Amino acid sequence: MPQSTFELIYDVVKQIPKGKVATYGQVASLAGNRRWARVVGYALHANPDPEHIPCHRVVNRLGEVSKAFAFGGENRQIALLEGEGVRLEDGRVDLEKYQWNRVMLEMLE
DNA sequence: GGGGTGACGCGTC
DNA sequence: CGACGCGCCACCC
Repeated sequence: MPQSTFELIYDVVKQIPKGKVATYGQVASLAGNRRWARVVGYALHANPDPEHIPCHRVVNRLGEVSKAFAFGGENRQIALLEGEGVRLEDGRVDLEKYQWNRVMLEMLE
C-alpha cells in the first residue's frame, strides 16, 4: 500500500544526515516528484512529528531558513543548524558545502 | 465537488 | 538586484 505524499516527504526529511541540509526542491525530488516543492513546505508546516522530522535541515533553494519556522522562530532553526556544525551567513547556509546530496557527489570525485 | 491557500521554484520585468 | 506572476500539487473548509 502506497504511503501518502506527506509520509513520503517526511521519510526523506528523516534521512537528511546531521550536519547537512536539503532544499525543498531536493526533498520533493527525492520523495518522488520535483514539483512537490510546495507540498513539502506544506508538509513541514504541518510537521506532526517534530522529534523525528528535522525540518530545520530543510531550507529553500537559496539556503535561507524559513521565516515562518514553527519551532520558535527562525532563530531556533539557525541555532539548531549551527549546533550541528552548519555555519550560517546572515541567516543563510552555503549549499555548496552543506547541501546533502551535493556532498555525496563531491565525495565520489 | 469546488475554491482558496501555502515553510517553493523559476522565468520575467 | 528586487518585485511580481505563474505553475505545481496536496490539504482544509
